[in-house]
Amino acid sequence: MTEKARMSSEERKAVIIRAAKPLFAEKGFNGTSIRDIAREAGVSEALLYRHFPSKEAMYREILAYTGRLSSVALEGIRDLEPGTETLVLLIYTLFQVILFESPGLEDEQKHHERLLFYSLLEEDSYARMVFKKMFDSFHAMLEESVTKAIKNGDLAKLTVSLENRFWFAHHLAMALNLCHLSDKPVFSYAGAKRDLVEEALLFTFRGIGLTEGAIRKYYKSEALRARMNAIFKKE
Amino acid sequence: MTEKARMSSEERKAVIIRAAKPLFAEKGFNGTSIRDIAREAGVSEALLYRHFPSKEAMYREILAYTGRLSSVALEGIRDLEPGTETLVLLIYTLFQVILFESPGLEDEQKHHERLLFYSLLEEDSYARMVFKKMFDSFHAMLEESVTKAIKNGDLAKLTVSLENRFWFAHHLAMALNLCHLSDKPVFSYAGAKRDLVEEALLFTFRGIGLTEGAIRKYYKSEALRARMNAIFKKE
DNA sequence: ATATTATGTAAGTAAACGTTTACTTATTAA
DNA sequence: TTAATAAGTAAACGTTTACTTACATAATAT
Repeated sequence: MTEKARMSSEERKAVIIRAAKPLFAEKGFNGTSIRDIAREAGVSEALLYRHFPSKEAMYREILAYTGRLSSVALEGIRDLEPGTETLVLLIYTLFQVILFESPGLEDEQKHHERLLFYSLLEEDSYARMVFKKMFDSFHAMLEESVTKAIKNGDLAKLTVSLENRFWFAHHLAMALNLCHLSDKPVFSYAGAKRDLVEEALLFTFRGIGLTEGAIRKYYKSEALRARMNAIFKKE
Repeated sequence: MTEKARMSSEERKAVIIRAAKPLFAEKGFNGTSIRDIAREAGVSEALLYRHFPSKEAMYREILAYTGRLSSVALEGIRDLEPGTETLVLLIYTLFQVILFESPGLEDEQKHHERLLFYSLLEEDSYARMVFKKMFDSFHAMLEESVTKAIKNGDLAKLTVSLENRFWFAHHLAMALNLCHLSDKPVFSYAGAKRDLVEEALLFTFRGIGLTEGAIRKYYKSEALRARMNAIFKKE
């Protein structure tokens, strides 16, 4: 915690943001005071106002900064060959990214999630941005893969629209995540978290209309995990 | 808004709770001040302290009071005949109760939801209570209905446990709800909310493993709506 | 060397916070 | 009628809030 006495503006700003983010994530905007942030960052309150015009501006900037990081995690998908296999991988990856920390981001992830949920309750602009980015980075690949999967007979032609299939998958992951914010999950689920996610994935694959055959063929979580890791190893 | 000048302790307490609940629901515990509540209730701040020892105690009492109301809504299920049809009705009802106001509760419902989400972020005891009650009022009927549905060939024997099937259904409804807190939903869903819920129900029925035949046979939303209304008309 | 610029803070500010005190009024019981 | 009780408040309590001011110190450019 002993940092340089004097830093460049950029360095100091980064220090402040790093200190403030977990506080905002944990207790929300109204539950976090300038004093708390200053103490945690190891600087005077006045210095915060050298770098941010107000508490609110600071909060917004932290959200913007956090959002930029979060969207990177999914972009590895783009280069894959569209098809049933990629569709399965895509949804698998979605669940992994939401429900387990991406390597290297650790509790960065936890903060992101909590900020996201606070955003849904208090000012939805952040959530809107995050979801839009997420969708944009998935959409093209999703569309092509779904079309191919239907052509292959792997996916039922549902009345459910393409986007909504995707969002339902996302929602289930998000809700599971929301219920695992505290150490002890809020529900009396059967089994451990890892098994639970396996079950939720199965539920989702059926839900979007994958045939039993396709699920058996393509959903093998060890293989998927290996592929996912390979794709995202670059970063 | 012009109330009696002087009320019994009980009446006044109820007035205060009615005034405070929407404020806490909208802006959270830390975003709501004693002054706000006093103004909204049309009384002095001092009077709040005649009825509640502290702001926090008041908040807790409001949660307890709200939780008592919310659990009533689902108990009509108990008297039904277990089976596939009841299973479908049960999940349909779950979605309706979570996603649309139960008649007579109107925005009471909206407050309940927001308090619930705040609880998941800040102190999960309220959420724990609500979910436990919900589960307890469903569990027996769920178990019997699932067993019968499997015996009838309507439901696939999945590796997914009974409880988790139920929670996944619940989670999807909850997440949809979370994304509809503001007037304009946070996602770019295809279609209106009502259609969206229809699609989510289909997704869920597939997800828990209902056969296509059973879905076609039992999931007719007009009929379900009529039955649901009949069951819950009593209150 | 020195003026300039930018990083930093100690010590404030007014306003808002949750809470309490001291007091007034209406209702009830003897 | 009156004493006791309970509902109600105005005005303050000490503290915390977000934010400023006035001044110091370190780095950089001239």
